[in-house]
Amino acid sequence: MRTLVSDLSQRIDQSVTIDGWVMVRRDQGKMVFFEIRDRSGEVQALVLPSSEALAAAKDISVQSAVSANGVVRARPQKNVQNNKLNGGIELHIDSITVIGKAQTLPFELAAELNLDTHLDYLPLTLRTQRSRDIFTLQAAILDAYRTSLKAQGFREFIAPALVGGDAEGGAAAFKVEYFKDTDAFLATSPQFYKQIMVGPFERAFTIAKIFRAEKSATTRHLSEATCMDFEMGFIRDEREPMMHLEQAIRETVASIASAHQDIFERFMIEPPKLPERIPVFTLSEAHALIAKEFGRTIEDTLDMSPEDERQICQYAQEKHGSDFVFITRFPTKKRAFYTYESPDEAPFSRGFDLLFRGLEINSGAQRIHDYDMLVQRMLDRGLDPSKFSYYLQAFKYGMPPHGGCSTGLERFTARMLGIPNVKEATAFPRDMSRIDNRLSTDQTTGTE
RNA sequence: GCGGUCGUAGCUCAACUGGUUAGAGCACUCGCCUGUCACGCGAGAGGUUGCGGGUUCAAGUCCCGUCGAUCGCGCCA
Repeated sequence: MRTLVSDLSQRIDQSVTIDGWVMVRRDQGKMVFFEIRDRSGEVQALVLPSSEALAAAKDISVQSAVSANGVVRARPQKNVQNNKLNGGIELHIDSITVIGKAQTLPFELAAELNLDTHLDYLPLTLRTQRSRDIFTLQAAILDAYRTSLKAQGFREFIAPALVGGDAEGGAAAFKVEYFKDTDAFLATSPQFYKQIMVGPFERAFTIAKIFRAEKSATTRHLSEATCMDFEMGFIRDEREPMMHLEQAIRETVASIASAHQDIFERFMIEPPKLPERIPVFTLSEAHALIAKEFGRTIEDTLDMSPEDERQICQYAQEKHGSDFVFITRFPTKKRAFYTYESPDEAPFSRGFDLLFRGLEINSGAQRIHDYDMLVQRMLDRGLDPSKFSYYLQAFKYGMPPHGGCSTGLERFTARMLGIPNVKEATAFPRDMSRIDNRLSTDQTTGTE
């Protein structure tokens, strides 16, 4: 029967079988040392000179999947490694079997790789400690975010990825050839569907894939991304969804910071700082602060440039002890058509962005809930309301004031660990040129 | 889409103002090694310097084109 590596310390002097991958082999001639990893951790295993497994052990390539049995022993005192899991024990191998043989690796897994090499070899490079850490943390973020939203009264639903139109208007959509007499697209946002779900659930959320056919090559864009969206009814203004978002962020950060301290340590970064309240600046306040603090002239006063985002975050971090900052009161014309504008606040909208360590990770707003106002806004923007008749039903049949927002999972993960490019925080990233990762020199047919 | 930078061994990088036979570390192969944990030591193999053209007595190095990567801007979240 198989024993997990993390349970070995309770099986000292017992005979066990472990299954896992060979991460390291150190061949000493008459002795061979291995590091063997399974889902629970790693352990040093060794083949002693007297063992019959010695010949087999010399032939085992790194990354091979193996099954090893032997006796768990406490390490001699001088060989104890206090700084790692299982540093006080080791497995003395009696026999070892290769279950899945690994060919020679193109590089050592511990090596520092250029990003494109890393991405070309994902089936291999996702096995590194660094990648396992990133996606372990990402899974924990998803978990904690869900838990928080549910606790705040939100109910999860599944949004469609095939849609009949483009929710955002501005974003470029991937066209799908299939439906008779109509164009279809991959969703650029679950926006319409989460608004519709306010009807049945009042508070609804979804974790959805979104697809953008933007011709963008940056460290923060993907052709396929994951968003964590929520929408809630019966609000007074945009501060309510902001408050619930802040709560979700706060609980997510607290949860992952305590559960995965080791990952933050390996990335040499502190968990995010969150003061009592996340600071909130209007767009014009933010621009004034940037101009004053950084002595810079703001060229575009209608929106935040990447440089603006980095500097207001630096300011919030230094002066408010916050790695997060909200920006509100964007001009309505810079926001999506369904964004609410109160007559006494014109020309500013009730939209907001949440920035995290220099990057926008969330965008939200109070939405227009009045049918006539929504139709009028469409007309003002040159949109044809008849093409939105399906969506408009939600407003025709009684929609309360509502609002919500959307968090980019990959951006959130990347900023959490100080990863410069979101592609590294995406297990299988798609961008302008990357779909299924093809090797430039095809080795799939190669033999040893 | 625009601009910057870069393409040299499987990987990560060197090669001065153009100048012998393009080097190193790691990986790989062979030999040695009974306590390693980045194991160590010795030897070996591995290159059409992305591709095409040009300048020059001479090009990895300079110029033009092209393809690719990456970073920034724009767009966008």
